[in-house]
Amino acid sequence: MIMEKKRMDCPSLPPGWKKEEVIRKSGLSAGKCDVYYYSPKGKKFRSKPQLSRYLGNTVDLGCFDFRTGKMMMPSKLQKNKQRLRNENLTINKGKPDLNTALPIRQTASIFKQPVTKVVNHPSNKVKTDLQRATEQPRQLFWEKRLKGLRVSAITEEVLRSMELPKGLTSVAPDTSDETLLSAIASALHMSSSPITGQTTSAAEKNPAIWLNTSQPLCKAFIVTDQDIREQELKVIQARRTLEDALMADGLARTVESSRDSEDEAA
DNA sequence: GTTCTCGGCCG
DNA sequence: CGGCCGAGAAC
Repeated sequence: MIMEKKRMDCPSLPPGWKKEEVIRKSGLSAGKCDVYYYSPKGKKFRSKPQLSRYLGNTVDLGCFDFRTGKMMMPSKLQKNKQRLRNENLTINKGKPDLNTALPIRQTASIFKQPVTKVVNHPSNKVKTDLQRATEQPRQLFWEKRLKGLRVSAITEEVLRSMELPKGLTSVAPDTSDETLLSAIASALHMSSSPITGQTTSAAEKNPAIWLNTSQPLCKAFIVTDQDIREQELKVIQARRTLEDALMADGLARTVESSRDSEDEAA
């Protein structure tokens, strides 16, 4: 005896929420599966928009897959398809991910965000506070999460990491250079104010107490004119390299497309 | 009236 | 093709 309709617990949702799958047993769409969710109060939801409306701004359902009931990373998408003739042009296969957003913990629950005290009723429309969205509370040494992240090419090989100037030293109880690099790079991306490092010596002695959280976990540093000149040189060289690569790629595409039109004519 | 179920639209 | 929702059927 099989009970098709079973209200299942749903790990991605808060306690008390249930998920139900109903197989259509007749009609043209027989076999299709409809998914419903039930709030702890028993209210039934038949679509993501409906769920979204009900939960309001307290929850971001962007990565929530209604059908499976799980959170999905946006990157879990298309795998490479093989094309023999493109084998030497596979550079285009997976476009590099230019997203500079920081990697954050993605928990199983849609309630990954900090607890928000809801004062208003969910059905009321409230202006979204954009400031709030970009200034979520962070863990004190949150940069440690960046540890181990590497730049890698599409071929998965790890690229040579940047080397940090000797003047840069970490303040955190973690002295790895990669973490420091990530922390500084993140700070440069995320903050619109100057990055100075931790300017008080107190922070160096006991960062857990004196850390200036708007600055990276880095001792104060001085950028010299020579540092700047060296950096300019690196940029110029990088631009040349990029230019060459783009030229080569453009040529390859031209050849490829002309070959395509020959094929069609045949 | 409410709930269940499938059709069908639309992206 | 699948998500979403309308509306008729069922209760």
